[in-house]
Amino acid sequence: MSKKKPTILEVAARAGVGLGTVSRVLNNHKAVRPETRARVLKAMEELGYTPNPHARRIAGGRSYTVSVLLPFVATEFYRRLVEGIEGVLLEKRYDLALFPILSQARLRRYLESSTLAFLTDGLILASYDLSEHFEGGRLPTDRPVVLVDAKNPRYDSVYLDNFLGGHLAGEYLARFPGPIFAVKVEEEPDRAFRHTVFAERLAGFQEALKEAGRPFPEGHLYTTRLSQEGGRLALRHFLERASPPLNVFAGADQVALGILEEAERLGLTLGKEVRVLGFDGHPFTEEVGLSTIAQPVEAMGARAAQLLLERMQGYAGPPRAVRFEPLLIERASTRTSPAVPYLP
Amino acid sequence: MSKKKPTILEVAARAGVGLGTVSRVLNNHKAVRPETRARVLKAMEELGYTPNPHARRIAGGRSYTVSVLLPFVATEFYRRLVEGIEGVLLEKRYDLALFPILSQARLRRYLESSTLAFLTDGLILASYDLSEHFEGGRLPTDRPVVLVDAKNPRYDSVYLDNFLGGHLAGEYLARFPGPIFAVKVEEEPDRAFRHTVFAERLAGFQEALKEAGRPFPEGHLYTTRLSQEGGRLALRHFLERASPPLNVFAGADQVALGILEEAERLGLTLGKEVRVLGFDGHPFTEEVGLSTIAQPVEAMGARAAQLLLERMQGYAGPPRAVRFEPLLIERASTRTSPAVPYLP
DNA sequence: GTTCCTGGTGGAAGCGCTTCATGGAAACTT
DNA sequence: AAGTTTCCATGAAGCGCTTCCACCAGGAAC
Repeated sequence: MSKKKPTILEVAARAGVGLGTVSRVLNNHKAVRPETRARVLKAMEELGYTPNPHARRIAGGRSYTVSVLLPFVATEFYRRLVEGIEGVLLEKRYDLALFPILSQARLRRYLESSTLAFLTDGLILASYDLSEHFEGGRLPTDRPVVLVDAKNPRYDSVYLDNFLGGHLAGEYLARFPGPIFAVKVEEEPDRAFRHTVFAERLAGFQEALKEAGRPFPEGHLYTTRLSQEGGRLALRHFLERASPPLNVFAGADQVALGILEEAERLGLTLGKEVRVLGFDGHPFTEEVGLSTIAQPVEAMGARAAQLLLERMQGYAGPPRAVRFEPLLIERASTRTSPAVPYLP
Repeated sequence: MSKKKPTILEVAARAGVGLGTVSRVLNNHKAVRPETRARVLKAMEELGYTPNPHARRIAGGRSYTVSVLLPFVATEFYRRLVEGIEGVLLEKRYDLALFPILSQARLRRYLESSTLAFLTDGLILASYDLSEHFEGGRLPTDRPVVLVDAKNPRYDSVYLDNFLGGHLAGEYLARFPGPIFAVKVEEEPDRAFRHTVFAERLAGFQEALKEAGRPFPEGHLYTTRLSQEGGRLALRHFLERASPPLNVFAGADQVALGILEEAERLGLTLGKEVRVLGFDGHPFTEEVGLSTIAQPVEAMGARAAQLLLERMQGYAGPPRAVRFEPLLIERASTRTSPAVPYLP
């Protein structure tokens, strides 16, 4: 299929320059005349040249490869996150390697494994609570690390203010008549990563209700795993305790979807008899008209990539924590009439 | 954290041999006296030496790294598959890199990306139907490729005989009184991989019923996505059409679990009023006493790794297709009394 | 005893790249 | 006009490894 890959020498020959010049073009060195650079780029194009990252690494430079470690959980969230990361990195001609964390043991092996340890210029770790699993909350690697969807005092972190998100949700639902309910999403057992995010959301939510003077008895909280099914069960549970109208903070869009479906099945009017507010801002929320607390996932990924780029370029300041704010998106699931927009 | 990694020269110096000898030890060359080899290994141990795969690659040899491409679907199946692959590969001192296929576009990018294209000695592709997505069913790579949980005439493949599995299921359930139902699991939309496996299972199932002379009207088939929820809905659907005893082939353990739960909720006796048969052999089936058609997933992974090793060592015969057979495991969900084992 | 292997070993060459002295030519000085 | 600086460009050295040729013992064959 693919022939022998062309090397820097062939490019140099074709462009009529020395190999040093080609290398400088590759590395964006300043001292190259624009027309020479153009000639070299043209030669690379014509030959279908791709730099060999291992040779680059060996030669003591960078490999222009970044690893992203992410939980082996197939959700839209990670898809969007990678999208955001990639957008920034591709532009800088970086290559991306994704590593699903199937287990705790595997993460450790990755970090020690030659592939990752030798090749990668830097790494992004998603949704992973280091402090729990690594001594001193420090990864056994000497490459720069950026965390996303997690916080850690030792590394640059990009995270969503989940407490604020919950607070927004509480504030918003407190404006409606009828009792208020909430779903607490449980952590998956035996996962290699943590998810305190749900607890944070709930804490913010409860805080807001307290501020608004709205009661939130214990029976109004239903705990379940992250699933549509959980939403269905939750709504049934709530309806045993109160009759419509009800206001429900679902904690996650997926759960909210279950509630939506169950409400429909039971013939309850959405936005009136049952008001549902999700969390995450999944693409499907728009389709089904689900109000939600949206996370700017792509932006978070992009920011993480930027922080990493800076580190890889030598920035050595103290760890930075970048906080993102969620955004309330109001849709039909909490609104009887589309003509009355919510104004905070 | 990690100091400068020791190189082959330091190992050579410490062992009091030449660098050529160290290399020969690394590559299992025959021509090294056992005691010399031992001395070298000891030196490597003491220095904490790890060979640099990029240097190996550059030097024209292998990198001793294999890539496994797998759908971004967090299931026990892939966990076990990787386990099986890894078992074989680690033994041969190979390193593993996992690449989740988040999307069709990303798979393509992987194959072209320098990381995978340059580093990897060979690759294993799981649950992916090449013919649909690549021209001529051929991957744009010159490295050896082995498919697992998929078939393709161009590459070595390791697969389960899903038709046979379905047939076993049909044969088995046909022995019981009461009408027979089945769940057909739908493919996920917009996934980068195919799953004809469910269709194959069902085909085998129907064939077996026909052979046994048992009717299977259209209304006895319920189609749903792969989820517990789907199982719940399926059972309700079936109960609208017939009263117990019922026999249900769930098509997948996850669906079967939903059926189990719903049956319990409805107060139906398992193994008597409702008999449920799953497919896959998930670990949880043992806990909950679910009968199932088990796949030897680890063995399949291991076999795939072996085939790949052979290819990487130069074997150039025609593509081989290794078929695995599923195994019926009988448990409480299809058995009233534990004292009466099923003898085929 | 001489020749020819053979198993065991050492080290130079070279993989594709970056980096670094080095140098030529043009652009500024005074 | 000659000296100085700047800008480009060159190719050797070296990254950590594999491979290959060269070499040396000792044993087998003559």
